[in-house]
Amino acid sequence: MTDTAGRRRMPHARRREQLRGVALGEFGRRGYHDTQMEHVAAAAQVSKALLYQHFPSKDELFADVSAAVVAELTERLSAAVLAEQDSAARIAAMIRVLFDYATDEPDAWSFIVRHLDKFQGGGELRGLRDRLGASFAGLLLVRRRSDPTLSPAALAVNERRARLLVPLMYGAILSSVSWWLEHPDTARDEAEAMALEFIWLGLDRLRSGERMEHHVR
Amino acid sequence: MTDTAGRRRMPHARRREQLRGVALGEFGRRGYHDTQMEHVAAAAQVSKALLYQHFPSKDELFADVSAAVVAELTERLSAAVLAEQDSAARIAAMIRVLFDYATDEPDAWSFIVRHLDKFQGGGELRGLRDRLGASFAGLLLVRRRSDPTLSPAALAVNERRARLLVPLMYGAILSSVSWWLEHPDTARDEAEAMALEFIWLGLDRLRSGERMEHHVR
DNA sequence: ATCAAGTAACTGACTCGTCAGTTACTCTAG
DNA sequence: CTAGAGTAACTGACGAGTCAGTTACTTGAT
Repeated sequence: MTDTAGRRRMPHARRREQLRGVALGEFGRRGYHDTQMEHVAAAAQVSKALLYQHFPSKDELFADVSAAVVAELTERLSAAVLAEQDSAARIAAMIRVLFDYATDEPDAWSFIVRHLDKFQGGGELRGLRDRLGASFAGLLLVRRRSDPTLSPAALAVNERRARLLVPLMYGAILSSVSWWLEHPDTARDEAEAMALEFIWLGLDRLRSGERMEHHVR
Repeated sequence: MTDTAGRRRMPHARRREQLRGVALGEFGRRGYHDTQMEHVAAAAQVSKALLYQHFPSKDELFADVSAAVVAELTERLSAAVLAEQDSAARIAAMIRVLFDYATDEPDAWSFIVRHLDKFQGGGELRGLRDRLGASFAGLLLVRRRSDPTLSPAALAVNERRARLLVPLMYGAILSSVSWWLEHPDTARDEAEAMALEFIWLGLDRLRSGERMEHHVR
């Protein structure tokens, strides 16, 4: 909101940026299929034709927005993670970043969860899912590898288990954030703490290497 | 597959059933928006017009399929859960049912995960999400309530925590199943055991009522 | 048994609205 | 006075939904 509504003609780059932002909002709120190019143009108070001068097609517009979202979130995640030393702090940081992101970029968050399981063609969003998973896996495995008390064999077993853990944690966190967004009466700290605790338990169990006996079956 | 390909004209009810099944497959594989009524008709080797004699609109067809899927899965879940006594066995049963369902009804599973976060209008799928969540919550709370060693106040605290746990478990399990489906090289037992273990840890922690000190922040 | 009358299953070819993308023009800042 | 920011009005394709008719099956009177 640098300039007020009075502003009409903009330089190319600024307009493009604005359009990307508006498109993010529309895609995030309505979803890809229910968003028309006219919606985006109207929301930007601009004609559809101008929109087409900046983005050659709806798909490319979507891909562009995707790329920006992925870049932004990846940046935030890696910055937060790299700022911490031990992996407990790193996991906590990731969770915090995700809650923050969902809070102050609701359109972007909505964009992500709406299209995460959908696009494989564009590759950008599939990339996000994989990057998130890879980040988790990386954290888990770094922790294991740097532990000198483990034999290589035990380490291999744990890498295997870690890979199975990643989707559990990943799904738990995303679901937790989404749930919290839909329940504004719940305190954020509480939801965040619960997620951290839950994840940490799984991680801790992995670390101790012990295996609970199966209670059933 | 009661009758072979030679069969052409079918009685109304059987045809309707067949069309529902075919539509489930198409919606599951392509998703709502990328599925055209002609696709469904073609897959059923039938004209589009006939399809419209059974279902008045695309939306109603989708709603009908949704209802069937919800009914089926809900039925399986409650049957499995009610067959077990203690809540450990019940959770294990739920997880097993979900893995089973994803295995032998891949189209239905795909249908669910594709549209779970999407439709609020029809209500059927949102209903599924809520029902799953409610089932989990029910299991958690029943366990707590039946524990005579708890004061009402402690119980209330735990109900609160249980509600926060539900989305974590829910997301973890769905994500775990989806991940396993995409990694056929992984043994199912392993994935299932890991999910059970992970969930159980969270539940166990809730049961013990103790609160881990926060490692970070 | 048999065939005409009746009905339910089924189809090909249409309409009509919608929406991505284009064209031919106007306006204004520098 | 001109380049490029901007638009209104258009086109073409696609896809949901319809309709006028055809084909297969059932029934009951002879």
